[in-house]
Amino acid sequence: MSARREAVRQALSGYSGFRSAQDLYTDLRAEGSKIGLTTVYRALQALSDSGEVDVLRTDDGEAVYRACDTESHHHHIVCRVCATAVEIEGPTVEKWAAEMGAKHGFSGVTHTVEVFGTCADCS
Amino acid sequence: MSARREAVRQALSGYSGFRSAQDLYTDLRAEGSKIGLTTVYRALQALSDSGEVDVLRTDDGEAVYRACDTESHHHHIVCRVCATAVEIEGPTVEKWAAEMGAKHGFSGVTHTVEVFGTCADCS
DNA sequence: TCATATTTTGACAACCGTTTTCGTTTTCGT
DNA sequence: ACGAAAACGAAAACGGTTGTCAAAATATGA
Repeated sequence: MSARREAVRQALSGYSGFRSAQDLYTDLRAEGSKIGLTTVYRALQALSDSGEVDVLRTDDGEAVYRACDTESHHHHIVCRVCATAVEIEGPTVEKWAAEMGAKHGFSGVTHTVEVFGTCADCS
Repeated sequence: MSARREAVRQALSGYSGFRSAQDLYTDLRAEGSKIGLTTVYRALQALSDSGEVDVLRTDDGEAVYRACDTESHHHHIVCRVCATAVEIEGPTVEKWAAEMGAKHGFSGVTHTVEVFGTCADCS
């Protein structure tokens, strides 16, 4: 694990939600790092391959990443217009995901859930 | 509904699964249509807006479409090792997401759910 | 240590699916 | 049939991602 790769991992674990490669790149540069965008992508790919981060695609095709060892587990409902996020709890979903995993013979089951909508102020 | 748009809809309903815009374009050209790729995209966008087709993103960011008549919205449980995906149904989650949206004053609520784990073969 | 092999890095270009642009063609109402 | 509005297609633009390649960092070993 090189220093740069570790920096990306650190940057990602600083956030509880999902973060795009470009976001992470901006974060790192803002902190003074001289890392390149290419390296951020490579680091994320490596971390993804080794199962240390989860990847998913947003509706507009952008890849977003999350450190998948987060214990403080919660979800968000995000406004499409103003991007405000409200934390929501979901024992229902947690249970459902675990059940689905068991049902299909999967172990070490984790899940990602994001809810989108238009908030009261913006609609 | 223009003739071209109707042709795209027809082409899509000819398949039971998901089909990309470019696939549909190739199909239509093969049938002798002189439709342009741009129009295929526009037709799919219109059909998607009006709720006549479902859209989702493949892991490599490509948008795929499906005529949504009988089939319903579903999710996947993906193996971390071999990337096999199993379709799972989640009335539980659908309901939960809708409830959460209503509870916090959000309208037009959608959600993304991905479940990860290690499948029986890979563990 | 020093020299050499290997890996990692980052600027930049290439890639590819998608969207925008813009001039032309078709459709639709009157 | 006429004019306005919508739809069309070719090509260019766009944006996120991946490939290229030479330089820099790191590991290896004599």
